Amino acid sequence: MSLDRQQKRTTIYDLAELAGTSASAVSAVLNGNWKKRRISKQLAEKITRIAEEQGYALNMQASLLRREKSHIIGMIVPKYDNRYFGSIVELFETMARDKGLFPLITCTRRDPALEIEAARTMLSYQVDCVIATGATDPDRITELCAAAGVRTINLDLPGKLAPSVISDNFAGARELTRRILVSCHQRFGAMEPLMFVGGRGGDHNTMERLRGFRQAHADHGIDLEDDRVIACGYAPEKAQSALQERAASGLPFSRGMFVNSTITLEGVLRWLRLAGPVSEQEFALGCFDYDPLVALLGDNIEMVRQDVPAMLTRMFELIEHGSFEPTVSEIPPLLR
Amino acid sequence: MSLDRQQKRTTIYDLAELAGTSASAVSAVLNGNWKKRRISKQLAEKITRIAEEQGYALNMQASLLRREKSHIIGMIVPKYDNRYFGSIVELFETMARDKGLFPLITCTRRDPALEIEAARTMLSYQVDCVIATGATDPDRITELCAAAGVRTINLDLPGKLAPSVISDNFAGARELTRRILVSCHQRFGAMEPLMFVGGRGGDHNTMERLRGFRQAHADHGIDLEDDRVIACGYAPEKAQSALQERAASGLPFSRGMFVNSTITLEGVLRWLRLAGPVSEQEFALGCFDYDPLVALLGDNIEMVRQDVPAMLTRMFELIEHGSFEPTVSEIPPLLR
DNA sequence: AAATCTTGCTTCATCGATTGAGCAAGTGCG
DNA sequence: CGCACTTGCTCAATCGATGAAGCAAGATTT
Repeated sequence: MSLDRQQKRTTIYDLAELAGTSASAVSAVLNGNWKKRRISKQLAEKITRIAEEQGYALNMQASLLRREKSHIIGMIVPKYDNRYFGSIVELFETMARDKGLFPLITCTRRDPALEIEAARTMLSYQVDCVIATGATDPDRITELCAAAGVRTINLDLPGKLAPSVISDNFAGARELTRRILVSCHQRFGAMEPLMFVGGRGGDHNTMERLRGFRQAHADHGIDLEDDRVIACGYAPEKAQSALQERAASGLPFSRGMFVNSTITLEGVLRWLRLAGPVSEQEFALGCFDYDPLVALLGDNIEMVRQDVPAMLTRMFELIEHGSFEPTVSEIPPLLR
Repeated sequence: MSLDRQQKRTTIYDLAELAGTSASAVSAVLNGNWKKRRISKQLAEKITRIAEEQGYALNMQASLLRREKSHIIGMIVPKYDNRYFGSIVELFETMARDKGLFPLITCTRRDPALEIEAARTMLSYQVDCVIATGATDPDRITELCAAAGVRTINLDLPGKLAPSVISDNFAGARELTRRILVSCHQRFGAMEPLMFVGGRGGDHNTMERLRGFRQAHADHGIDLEDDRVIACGYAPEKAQSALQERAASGLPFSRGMFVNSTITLEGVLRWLRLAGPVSEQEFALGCFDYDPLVALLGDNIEMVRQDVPAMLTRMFELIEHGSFEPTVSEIPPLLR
C-alpha cells in the first residue's frame, strides 16, 4: 500500500500564524460561531480569506474528538444489486445531508458476520445512530450499539429491540395476489392457486407476504396447499433450480406466480425461458418490488413498489423525535 | 435532531484503571503491537479480557488523529440506479476491506457541485486516496485533492491529471455495433446505418463509443449521417422525448439502435412500446452496459458488459504501485 | 563485584480543533 | 476620577489514542 501523503496539511495554527492571530480565533471563525465568541467582522473576513487562499480543510478527526456529537449517521445495507436498496441508499444520503448529518454506508452482502463487524466499525467511527437495513439479525446490532449508547432503527426488516420502519407487507402481498388471481382468471379462465417463489421462510417480510398471499386466496375461496410455497432464498440461481426441481417432482404447477423480489424474478424468468412447461405468455406473474426494466418485460407482470420516500421520511421522524420504543411503522406500498 | 448518546463510552483509561495498568499498555495490547512494546503475555490477556467484558470500542477519531495514514479510501459515485455502478461499489467495498482499507462512499447524483463538495468532505475525513467514478469534472477533484496531498484515481471516465481506469469503449462499441449490424442484416435483410441514443456529447466515453460506432459502419462500408446520433443524456425521459421528437421530424429512422446505457434503454423501450413506428420485435438493439433483466427482455438486445472486477483490480494495482502519472488503462469489456 | 543487558512496564508530549476562563483596552455613567 | 460594562481577543485544558523516552528490577557477562 502506498497511499503516501507528502506535505502536511494546513491546520488552524498555520492559519493563525499567517493571520497574526490565535488558533482559537481561527477555529471560532471557521466553524461559524465567531459572533458568539465576539470576533470582529474584519478579523473574521481576513481569516476566511486566508483559509481559502491556503485551501484549508478542517481535520474532522480532531474536530469530532472534541465534540460530543459526531453527526455521523451510519447505514448498513445488504446489497446494491437492485433498485429498491439503490434508491434507499441514494435517498438516504440526500436526506441525511439535508439534515446536516454525514451518511456512512456499508454493504454487507447479506453476511451476518459482516453485519456485526460493520456495526462495530461504525461505533468506532463514533456514529450517532445506526440504520440497520434488511439485516439478518437486527437485534444483535441494536444490542451492540446500545452497549455503546448508540441508538438504532431497523429499516425494511423489523427487530424487537428498536423502532422499525417497514413496508406493509401483508396488505401489499394480499393486493398483489388478488391482482394475479384476477389476471389468471381473465386470461386463462381458471381460478387456481398461485405459487409463491423466493424469500426466506424465517424472515419477517416473507412471512407477512405469505400471510397476505394466503389471505387473498381465502378471500377468493381458493384452497392453497403448502407445497405451492417455495421459499428458496432471494438469489436467482436458487429460484431457478428450485423451480426445476419442483417441475421434476411431478407436483401440480400453477400458471400464476407471486415472486418475492426482482432479483428472484430473474431466476424465475430464466427458468421459464429455458424449461418452462408452457410459453412465458401463458404465465401471470407478480413481483413484490419494482424495477422499471421489469415494467418493460410485458404486461403480464404485476409489481408492488415499496414507498422508499415515505419510509425514509418516517425513519428520520423517529430520529428527530428521539423514539426508542420498539414500535413498528408499516408503510403502505404503492401499486401501480 | 436527537441522536443523544447517554453514557459516555469506555476508553483505554477506563480499561487501564480496571486492569491496574497504564493507558499506554492498554493501547499497545489492543492495537496488536504489544510484543514490540514488550508487554507480558499475562497482562496482554488480562487487558484483552477486560476490554471484551466492557464491550470496548476504539475511538477511531482519536486514533486517526494520532496516526499519519488513515487507511480510509474514498469513492465518489454518480448513481446507485444501475447494475454497473452497483457492482462497482459493492466490489470496491469488498476489495478495500480485504486490503485493510476503510471504504467511504458518496453518491453525487451527477451533480458537479456535489462532486466537489463530496471531495472536500472526504479530505476533511483525512482519506488517503479518492476514487472519482464517472465524475463530470475529474480534474477539478484531482486538483483539490492534490492541494491536500491526497492522490486520486479516475474510474469509468478519464481525467488528464491522474491515472484513469476505464473500459475500452472504442473496441467495445465497435464490436457491439458490428453485432447489431449483422443482426439487422440477418433479420431484416438490409444493411442500413444504425442510430446512436444516449450519453453526453462532451463525455469521453460517449465520444469513444461514437468513434467505435462510426468505425464499425466504415468497416462495413456503410455511410453514416450525423443526424443518426442522439446524445441526449442518460436519463430515460430524455431518450424517450428525444426519440419522439426525432420521429416527428420526419428524418429517416433506423431499425437498429446502439443505446448508451441500461438506464437510457429504459427510455428507448418505453418509447418503442408507446409510439414505436413498428413492433419491438422489428428492432435490433444493442446496449453498452449489462443488466440481467435486460437479458430477459428478449434475444434482440445485444449487450456489452464492462469488466468491473478487472477494472477494480487494475485500480488497486495503481494504488499499490503508487503510480501518479496520468496514464489511461483501458480494460476490454466482455461481450456475452 | 561491577558493568551491561533484558524485561516489563510508566510517563508524557503529541495529533488538531474546541471552548470556558480570563485579560486588556475602550466606552459610558455619575 | 473611579467604577462597571462591553468589545475583542488569547490562554490553556481537553477529547482519546499513540509511541518515544525513560526507569526500576532482575538476569547475565566480565
